[in-house]
Amino acid sequence: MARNPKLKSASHALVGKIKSTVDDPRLVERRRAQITEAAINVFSKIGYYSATIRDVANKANVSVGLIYQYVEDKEDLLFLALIEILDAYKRQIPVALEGIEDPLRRFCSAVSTYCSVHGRSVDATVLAYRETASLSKPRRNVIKQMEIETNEMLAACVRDCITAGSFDEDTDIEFLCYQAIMFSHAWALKSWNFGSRMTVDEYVDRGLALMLHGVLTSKGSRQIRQINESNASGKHHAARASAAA
Amino acid sequence: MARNPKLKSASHALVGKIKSTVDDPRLVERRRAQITEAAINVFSKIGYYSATIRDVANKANVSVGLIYQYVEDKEDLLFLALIEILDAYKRQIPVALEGIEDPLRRFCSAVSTYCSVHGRSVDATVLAYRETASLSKPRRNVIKQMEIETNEMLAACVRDCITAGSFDEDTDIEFLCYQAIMFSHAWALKSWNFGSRMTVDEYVDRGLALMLHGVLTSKGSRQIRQINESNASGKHHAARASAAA
Amino acid sequence: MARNPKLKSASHALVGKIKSTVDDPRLVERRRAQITEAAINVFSKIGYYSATIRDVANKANVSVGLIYQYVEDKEDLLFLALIEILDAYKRQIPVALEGIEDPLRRFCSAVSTYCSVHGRSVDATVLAYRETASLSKPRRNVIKQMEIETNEMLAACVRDCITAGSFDEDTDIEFLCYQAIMFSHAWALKSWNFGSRMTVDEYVDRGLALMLHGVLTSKGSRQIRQINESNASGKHHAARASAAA
Amino acid sequence: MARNPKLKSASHALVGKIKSTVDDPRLVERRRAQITEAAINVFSKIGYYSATIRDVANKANVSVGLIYQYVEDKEDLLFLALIEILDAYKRQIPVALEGIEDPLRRFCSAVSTYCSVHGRSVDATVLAYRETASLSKPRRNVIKQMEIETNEMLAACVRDCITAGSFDEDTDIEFLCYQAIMFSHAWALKSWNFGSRMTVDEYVDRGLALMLHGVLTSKGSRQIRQINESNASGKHHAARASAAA
DNA sequence: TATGAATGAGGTTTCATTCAT
DNA sequence: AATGAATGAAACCTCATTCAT
Repeated sequence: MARNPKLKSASHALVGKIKSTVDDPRLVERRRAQITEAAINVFSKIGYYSATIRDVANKANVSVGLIYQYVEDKEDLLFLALIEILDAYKRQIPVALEGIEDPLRRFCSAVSTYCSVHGRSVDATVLAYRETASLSKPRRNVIKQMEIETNEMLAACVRDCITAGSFDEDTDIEFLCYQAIMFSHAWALKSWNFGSRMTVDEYVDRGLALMLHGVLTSKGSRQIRQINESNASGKHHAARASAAA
Repeated sequence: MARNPKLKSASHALVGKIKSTVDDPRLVERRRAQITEAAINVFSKIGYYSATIRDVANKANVSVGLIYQYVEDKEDLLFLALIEILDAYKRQIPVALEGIEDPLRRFCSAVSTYCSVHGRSVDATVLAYRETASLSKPRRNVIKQMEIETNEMLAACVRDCITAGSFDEDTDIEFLCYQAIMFSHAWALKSWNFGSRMTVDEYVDRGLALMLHGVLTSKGSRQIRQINESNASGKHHAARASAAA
Repeated sequence: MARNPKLKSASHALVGKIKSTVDDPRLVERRRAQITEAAINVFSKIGYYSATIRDVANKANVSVGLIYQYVEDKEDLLFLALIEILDAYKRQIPVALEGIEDPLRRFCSAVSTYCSVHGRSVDATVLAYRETASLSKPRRNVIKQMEIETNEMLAACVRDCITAGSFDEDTDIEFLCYQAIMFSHAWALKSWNFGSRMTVDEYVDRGLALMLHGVLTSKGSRQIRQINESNASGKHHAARASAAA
Repeated sequence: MARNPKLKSASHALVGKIKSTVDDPRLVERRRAQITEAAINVFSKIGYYSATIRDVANKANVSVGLIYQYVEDKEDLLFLALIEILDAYKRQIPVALEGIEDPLRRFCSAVSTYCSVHGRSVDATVLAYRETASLSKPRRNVIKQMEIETNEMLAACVRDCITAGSFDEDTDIEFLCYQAIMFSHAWALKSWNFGSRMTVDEYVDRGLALMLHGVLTSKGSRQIRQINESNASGKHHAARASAAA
């Protein structure tokens, strides 16, 4: 039941469209990663428009000119940053689901990972939210498409839950997924409001409880109770896991 | 049971801190409204940073210089815009609740209004999301405070529902409110994804159904069924109402 | 036999295409003249590419920003400069011919003026020669067209000479005009080589002598001798005239 | 009566002043020729300032770094290009005069060659005109000196014509030479205007006719008629010759 | 000797802000 | 009070030049 994690190529193709004066593809990849990392950092902190190319260059410990050998535009920098952020989801969720067989647990894990990936770098997610609009239309569409693809990973979990009889047969899959995703985004967007009151894990637990009431079958409800119990006893492990992420 | 709508003064006090070279307070208010209107319009469309003062001046049919007689900064413009947007919520929700006695209906109406106010000008809400971070820290806090105050109107509805026995006694009020608000924001933020698939009303209905399952008492469940039935028969009215908004 | 000097409008129309953020047409005209003057000066001395906008701004005693309110591009500056240079010819030649009736004298005066206008600002002419190629193709064509129009003023003189029987009937008008114009450009282009050896007047006299041998009729030859004699006695006047130009 | 063609050394000495990090003189010469060729090509097409070192490197199929091992400056590249262009004249004219004994024919051939060399690469000549001013003063003087030396080859022809009694004894040699040279440059500079109306040969014929009227003795006039007649019958040969050039 | 990635000074351009009218 | 021309700091981006390999 393990899914194919070979999703890397999609964004690779997009990034490949950005022109570079440097030939060696290894170097291009390494430098771009270095620059993108810095860009995410800087943009997250002070915003895309406030950040200067020099800010990014300094953060990346390279010269301004170097950046322009791997990127055509300042907008390219934003594009690379957003792609990397969205890509992180696509890479992390399959990892989190690895080894988990039970569909309901898979769903819960996926939601939890969504929140945690956000939590790892709240600023980056907020960046994705704030600045997608600053892109050109075609690129904005690329980002939207990536979001949709990521969301599909969650939808697959939901479908499995229905097949397994844990969720109602007439569950509106898309709608449920969307609420789950918004729920996790909310953590990132408004962590200034919630962060002080609860941990991510508590946040996820409560959110799942709220959302699932509407879709759980009686069998599903029983399972959830078991899951919560085992989670409670395995808290140490969970804590460690989320810290490592 | 009508709440005090005299909240206007709060933002007024804040706006009052913005210096103007013009003395006549009537004129200041009128001009600021004119300029703010234009600012919301322009910022919503092309973003705060991309918009120039001249853009705003043109939209407002005034000169660039005039703006600087009612505002100190470009940031002031953003601040005024965001305050006006948030203020609209505070003004509209009490109006929507007027005359409704039943707490559960009040709650549903409030959520619906949240979404609809957004819907009236999706761009403006997105603006609030995107650009709050562009403010100076103290002003960002002011905006956050305003959000919290607005949310309190929803919290009051929830408390009434608990008192009336429609919601569980151990409902996490803040958490529920927050999810409801995120739910309505989601409509604005992602209407590009959902707008084509359903109307605001459908969106609200489904969302409430999902969220409330977790908190409704058996009494509450019965009420909801009644509400939905009466809504169904009163669709014309609802349609007209949302069209007028 | 006086020609219509109302040629100003042609270049005016072209200049009008350049966008300005300033509304008052009087001011635009005055500022553009001021800036163009400075641009000609600076570009002539150090070349279009070596000159910076700041150089031009300093020379014109205005700020850098001001220039960009009257001009879109650095290229606009070059365009304005070249148009002004070519326009000077169109303005000066009719003035020089004013009051002269005899066609042969008119022709000689025209050639002399060509050289003198150059002489007034050799650098400007060299600029026109060097930098026309730096313009975009459509603008390069505009400049070419202006040159052709200017040349036409000389061609008219030649035609009159033929009609009056001073030049051979089978004179190749275009070719003769072109050589005359090249001859005057040569003075500008290579004045570093000739300037030390003779005055403009001497240069023109010799050049005309050389060129006209091929086209003068016997009547024309007689006239030329008279002209040269009267010129010799009227040297003072001529000197003053060329100084005033 | 053949002149010494050993003029190569002059420019060689100049080029020798340009420092190179490479020792082997053979290699230096070969590489410089390769680079200069590319530079002429690129500069001619898009101008000295618009062209980048990388453009030249690409055209020459070498790396950017390699260029800087044979040249100190971008200006060196221009200098090399201009020297090569002027040198081509010095090399070609003696070749064209080879075997021609009659002084008047030699003069006509020389003028024709001037135009034709230009014609071979109009762009290169225009380059020489436009960009000489972009050089440092000492180097500009070097180029001027080279022009003067080249012109001297024409002057020698004129002197021979005078000695042979074909030209008036009081011919102003320098002035005539200069006009002849300007005449040939004109072809290059304004070929956009003339190129469509006549061939180089026609252009030269007409120009010589015009210029020589003023200096030909009666003997010279007779010779010219003969030359023109023989030219007319030898058109095939001439056509082939100009094609080969 | 040849390469091409890296540097950073400097140019063009924008636009928030001022101020004379 | 209202206008809009003028200012100039600061941003993006280019490209000649260097230098490690």
